[in-house]
Amino acid sequence: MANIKDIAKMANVSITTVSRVLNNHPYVSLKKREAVWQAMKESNYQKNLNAVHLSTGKTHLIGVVLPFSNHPYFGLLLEGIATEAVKNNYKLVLFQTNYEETREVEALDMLKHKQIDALIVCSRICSWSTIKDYAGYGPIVFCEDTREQPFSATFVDHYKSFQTALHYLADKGHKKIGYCIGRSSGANSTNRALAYKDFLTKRKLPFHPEYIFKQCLHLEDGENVVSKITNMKEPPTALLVTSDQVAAGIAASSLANKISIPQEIAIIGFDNQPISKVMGITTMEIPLVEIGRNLFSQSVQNHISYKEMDVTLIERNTV
Amino acid sequence: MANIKDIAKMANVSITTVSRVLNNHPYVSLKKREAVWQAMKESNYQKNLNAVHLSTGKTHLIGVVLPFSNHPYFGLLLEGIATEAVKNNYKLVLFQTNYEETREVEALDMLKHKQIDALIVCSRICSWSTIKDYAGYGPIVFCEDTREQPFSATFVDHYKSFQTALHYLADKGHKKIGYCIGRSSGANSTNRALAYKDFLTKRKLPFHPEYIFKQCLHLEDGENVVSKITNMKEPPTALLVTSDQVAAGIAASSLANKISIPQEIAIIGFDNQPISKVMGITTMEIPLVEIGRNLFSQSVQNHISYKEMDVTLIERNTV
DNA sequence: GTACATGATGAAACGCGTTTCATAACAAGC
DNA sequence: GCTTGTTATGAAACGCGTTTCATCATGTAC
Repeated sequence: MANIKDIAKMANVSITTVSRVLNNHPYVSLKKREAVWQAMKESNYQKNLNAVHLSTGKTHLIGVVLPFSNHPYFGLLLEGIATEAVKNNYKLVLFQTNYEETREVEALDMLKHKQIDALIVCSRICSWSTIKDYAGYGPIVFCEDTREQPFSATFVDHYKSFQTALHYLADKGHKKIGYCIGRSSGANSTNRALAYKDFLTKRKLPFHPEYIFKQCLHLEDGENVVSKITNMKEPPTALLVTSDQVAAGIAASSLANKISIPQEIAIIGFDNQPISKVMGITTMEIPLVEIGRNLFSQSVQNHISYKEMDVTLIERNTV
Repeated sequence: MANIKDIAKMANVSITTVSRVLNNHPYVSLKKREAVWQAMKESNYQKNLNAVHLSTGKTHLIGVVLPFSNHPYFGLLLEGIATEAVKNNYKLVLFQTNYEETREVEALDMLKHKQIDALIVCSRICSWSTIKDYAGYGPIVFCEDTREQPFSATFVDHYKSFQTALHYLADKGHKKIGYCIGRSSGANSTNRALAYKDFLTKRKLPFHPEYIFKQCLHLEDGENVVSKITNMKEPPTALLVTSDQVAAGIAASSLANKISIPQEIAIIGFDNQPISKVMGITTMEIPLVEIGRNLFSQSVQNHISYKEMDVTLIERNTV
């Protein structure tokens, strides 16, 4: 395989000149330029990108950390990131963590080792103190409120949006409101739990721990929620479901179990995923694609910025 | 930032010895080994992976070409690929093509330029003649029957599985059977079209071009199908739907339009995605995760292999 | 005591493109 | 005629880890 040196020899010019031709630098005479082109064609020359990366210290690769790549929530986020990446001629390196901290550290290490130029963390597991060790090796951006941290982020006010939804349900007359959440740790979940607690206090409603359904991440988890509810003496009359996927699962399972929505139980999903539209589920729209795009933009910037996105209630037929 | 040379100087050993310590080569005395460790700790040494890549000619990066990353079909495939990649200490570079040929060529170019060690094409657009130009730069594996091509693949017999499903419906008494397909070009779609034609001929059934619904890729497309069907004088009584997503969309839309399934229209989905289980949709299970795993394995092998996977009919409540 | 395997270590070549700096030629400006 | 700016070109340094090859010390074998 020919390298830049071979081309230089063949075209009877210096390596520098070949490099100039490769990178469209203006100061090369047409004559030499053509000689180089000729040599490249003859030898089927291919740039070795690894040499470029070593030399420039950049790879045009952005890491994306997410727990599951086949979950619609992250799918939408990824779509936004990918769209913007394509536009800016960057490629994405996927780090599927399955919520294992090791995987996240691996991604951070790749930033340190210069295999990626920046890192987008869609769902964080590592502590801030761990992550701070990696500041300085390149931008790291997050999908949660980091205004107390020296890292860029695009996020949504989960406290506010949760409250909005809760009060909306309360205003419709619901007094027994529960919610479904994914992983119970994590910044976003903590905010939501707090919003729930504050809501109950404000409305002077009792706290039922059994109204909180944890581990609700996937479509199938909805089934579980419904089976739990059917076995309750005093089931909730409304449910805030932090993923449209789970909300859809609940809707489907309710149908199968002849539980009518919203008469027997009202539900509000989150994200406004396609499935919520198709199944007519009321939902809190989180502009995930837009968030993804913005995350990408932040990842290729050198300064820190914080961007909050709005959440919109979309009324359909499940409340 | 310290490099291997600095470490060598600090520890008073040669660069080679440092490299040996870095790569756990046995022939280093404990004394020197510790001196190197000490130096690495003191200077917070970090390997520059780009230098490693340049030197070794490998990146431990595998490219994955797919049209949409947020589609459950590709999500499952990706999950399988990612699982195996993690195990083997490889990372994935995502190429979301949106079915644009340029994007696929970009991925192939990255293989040529050694930024990735191999390429997994989940859905091909380029012609074989284009792709053949890239053979030799590294393994390229596919998700379709390539037994006539010098490229590895893990695939499913779409002709056979389509026929199985069609005859199953015919055996249940259906005479007006249609099908929904994603993009109409593409090897898999062609096979399915052929299976359909052969089926009609064999069963001596008439061909209704309007029973073929194209552009059925996403959940939302199901709505479209239902609205078309409701406007037909002589609608099909059964539908083969090449994606559970679309099948779910059809089921949801039918429910909204008070069309009963399977009484008025029977449907069989494909893939056995979670949604088909939740909604009780009869489906042809394609072991996507398993296929993904195998694709990965093939991508890190040096020989060409072909692996066919079985498709299984899963009977639920929509036929 | 000679022969051969094994452990330990380092110099140097290798992979390869980018970029800085120096130099030279030539045109334009005063 | 001299300064200054622009075009054109190449040598050399730079980014940095891996690997081959040569060398030398020990230990084991017969």
